[in-house]
Amino acid sequence: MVNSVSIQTNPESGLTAKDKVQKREAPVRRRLGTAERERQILEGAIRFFSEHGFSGQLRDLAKSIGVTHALLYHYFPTKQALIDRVYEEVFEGRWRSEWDALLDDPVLAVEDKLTAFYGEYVNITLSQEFTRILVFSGLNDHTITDRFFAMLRARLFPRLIRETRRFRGVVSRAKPSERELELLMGMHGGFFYISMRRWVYGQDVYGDSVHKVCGEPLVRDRVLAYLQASRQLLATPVKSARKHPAKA
Amino acid sequence: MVNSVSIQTNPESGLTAKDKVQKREAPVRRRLGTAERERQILEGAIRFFSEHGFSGQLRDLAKSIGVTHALLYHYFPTKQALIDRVYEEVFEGRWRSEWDALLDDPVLAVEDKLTAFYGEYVNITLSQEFTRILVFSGLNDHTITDRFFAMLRARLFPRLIRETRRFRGVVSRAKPSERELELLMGMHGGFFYISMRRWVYGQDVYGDSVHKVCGEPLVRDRVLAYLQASRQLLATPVKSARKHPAKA
DNA sequence: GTTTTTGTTTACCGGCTGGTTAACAATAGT
DNA sequence: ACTATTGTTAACCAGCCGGTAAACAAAAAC
Repeated sequence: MVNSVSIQTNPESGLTAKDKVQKREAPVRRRLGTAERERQILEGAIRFFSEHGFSGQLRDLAKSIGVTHALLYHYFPTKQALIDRVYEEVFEGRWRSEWDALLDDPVLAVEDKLTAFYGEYVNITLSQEFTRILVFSGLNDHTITDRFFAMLRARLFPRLIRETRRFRGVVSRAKPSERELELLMGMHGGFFYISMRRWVYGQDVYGDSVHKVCGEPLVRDRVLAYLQASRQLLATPVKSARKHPAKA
Repeated sequence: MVNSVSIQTNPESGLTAKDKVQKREAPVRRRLGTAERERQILEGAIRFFSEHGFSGQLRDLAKSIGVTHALLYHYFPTKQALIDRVYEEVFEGRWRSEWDALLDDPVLAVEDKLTAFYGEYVNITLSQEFTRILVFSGLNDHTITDRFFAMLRARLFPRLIRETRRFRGVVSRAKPSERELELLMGMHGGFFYISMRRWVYGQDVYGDSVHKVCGEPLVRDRVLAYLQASRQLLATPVKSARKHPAKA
């Protein structure tokens, strides 16, 4: 055991095949093809890192998969390379292109579109792995979250602003005002908070079932709250808030 | 320098006081009292851990304070003990008792109370350190977040539900329904999302200034959106959502 | 059946990290 | 000035962790 010189010192070199079988019964070392093994490692890594964060140890990840940590280096040159693949895997294809079409549909009622969209968004995009990895990455390196929000700002928010204006009976292509955007962020953030409660704080969320996070009626309530408030509040300019009251 | 035997071997033992002054000018090793040094370490730890998470290294923390890592162990027996103190320090006294009185005030208008409350809540409670440490702790150990949410469930949410009912013209002490609570969580989560954007995703938030995160009018918009929706939606039972539309 | 290929492990290394100990030095007491 | 006190550090240790290299073994090729 204390052998700093590296020379062939196989402890089993004198054993017959029978002895070996006798010695190790259960392990049944599986031997997979390259693609399958890589897939297995990648999915294990997604699960592992989403639970323990990227400071989790490769030896623990390997153990959770059932292989040696050295094997990971056969498939990924460095830990960072594996992490990069995990990011790629989790974030790519998370946005359904049907959602673009759904939000652009000219005949559906605005409140129905938004309800349908957020119902799926909360259940599909904001999955456990996605949410936790997004938050992990946000806490120590904004590069991933920046890319994700750039996507939201490009594909989602403009459509929601446009639909909100349609709901209000306004047709304008003007740049959204701060008020419009912040009211929207209020609703959007409220939905994201569902994921925070579930996957970060570990709480129960009402309307939960195995595959469906938040029941459709509850989504509709929030969508209507947002849309109706937009119609009422954004009609008048800045709604002169009566002198700050508090100071009780 | 290479001296494994530990005997007094002071390299400066032959120097006069003048020589010492000449040799080390800048370092000026500060010597603080116990209380001050502990305070300094604790505040350094709050800042450091809120940035790097609790997997951050004590040597780096010590360096950021300007002391040796061994000194940390003179004030805190283990890393975990220091972390526990950080938790304590950040979460205790974060809730202002005036907020109870504010929300209980019988003469103020409901919308004014909520606006005043959330304006302060977002700016005071959801500070950088608080938010990031809350999220860090939620990601790898729910014990801290559980305690914080227990406080919210005890002191905040019941008051908000009561005030919401008052706004609706309803007087009831009945247990809140899922709809009531989820609508409330929509608004509350929307406010928390402001902190997520600022302190986790590193984004700019509209209405920012140095000491004030989100301008008061923007807070009022969201409060009104919530209250008015509560009045309208919760009046009727479950608002029969017309058959799921999507499937576009 | 032997050789070749390749999936997998064992053993190791250097550097880091939480934690300990003894020496050292600034201050206070006398 | 001398001593006692105590804030602070240098040096060290054991264990851990990312990464490497060679040995090993299951399957494929001949």
